[in-house]
Amino acid sequence: MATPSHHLHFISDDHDHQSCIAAAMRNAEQVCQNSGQRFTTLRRRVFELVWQQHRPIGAYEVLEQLQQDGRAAPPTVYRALDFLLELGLVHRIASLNAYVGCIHPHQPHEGQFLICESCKAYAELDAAAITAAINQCAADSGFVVRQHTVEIMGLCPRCKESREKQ
Amino acid sequence: MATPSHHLHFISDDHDHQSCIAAAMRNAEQVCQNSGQRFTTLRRRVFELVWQQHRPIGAYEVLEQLQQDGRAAPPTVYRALDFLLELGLVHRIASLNAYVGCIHPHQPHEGQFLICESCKAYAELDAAAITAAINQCAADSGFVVRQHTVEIMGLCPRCKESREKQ
DNA sequence: TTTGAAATGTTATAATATAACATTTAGAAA
DNA sequence: TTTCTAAATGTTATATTATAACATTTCAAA
Repeated sequence: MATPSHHLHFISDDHDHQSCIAAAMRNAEQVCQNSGQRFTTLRRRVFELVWQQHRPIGAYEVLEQLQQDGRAAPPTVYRALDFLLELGLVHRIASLNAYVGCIHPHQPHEGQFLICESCKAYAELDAAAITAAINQCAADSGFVVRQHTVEIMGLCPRCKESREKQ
Repeated sequence: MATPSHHLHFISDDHDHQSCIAAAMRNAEQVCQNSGQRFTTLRRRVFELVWQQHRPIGAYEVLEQLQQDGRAAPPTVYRALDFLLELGLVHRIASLNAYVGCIHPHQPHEGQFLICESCKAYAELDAAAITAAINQCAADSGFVVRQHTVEIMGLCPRCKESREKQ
């Protein structure tokens, strides 16, 4: 069974997002250092912009933000995102063509994502139960899993609650 | 536990793809009839083109094929695909921006997909074990699932075997 | 047979992503 | 310190995927 830490869950009212970002930044710094990669100003800025939202953000949205600091073109954003994806510092949500900050402080990995269709908040899981089920079912078909994409759309606890009140 | 029928699995050497398509076509006919929708020549043709491949196919690939019969433009393809998606006769693979024929002869539903990175073949699952794991993990986070995307990339049995022989 | 809603055609453009080559920069080597 | 080189970034153009908006056709119900 997965034992989810508070990091895996949706943002609550008392969430301090600034320190949340700061922590993510420190961690990213560490990850880059460990892998001998440079966490340049640009990469740092893109990482920050993705984290800022705490919801999936499109590459061109990031670009718009970047352009407020000066000129920038799509390859700039995509290169930074590719770098961050490579190190597992952000993830891509295929069904939304969007990017999210990775919430795990570890090695590159693939997660599973819960995405609220109402408020767009997301949570990242790394649920052993889901991975196991997928691996088992694949194995039953003689299939070798290399990578999986799991994107779960629905309602987060807060939005669910506010719907019920109506 | 899911009890997979042969339809859910990868194509084998003795697979008769023409009769496979024909069966899918008859089924689609039935589905349209039951839902009071028209299975027009165009829709039938697009459905056939998607099935023909037995691998994920892009909208613009479908378009190219269509254009061999005469003039055609993107909206024509996308409208037909949207129609087929709506009825659950094809599925979209978000991580590939591509479409596959649906292998289930039933109601609209969401499946899980195994996709071979080597030969591009796919298999569709509707595995209760995966769905249950997803629902359970979501529920643990207080999340209500409306829809899930599960796309599993790796090696199909045949490609796995041929790799091992090397 | 008319007629109106559904389907398709047509043109233009939006949104997402990458190719190709030029320039800059940061850090290792001399 | 200076030089040099690989990595990073800038820049321009374009590929790929998808949709908006409006015109025309078709087909089945009245």
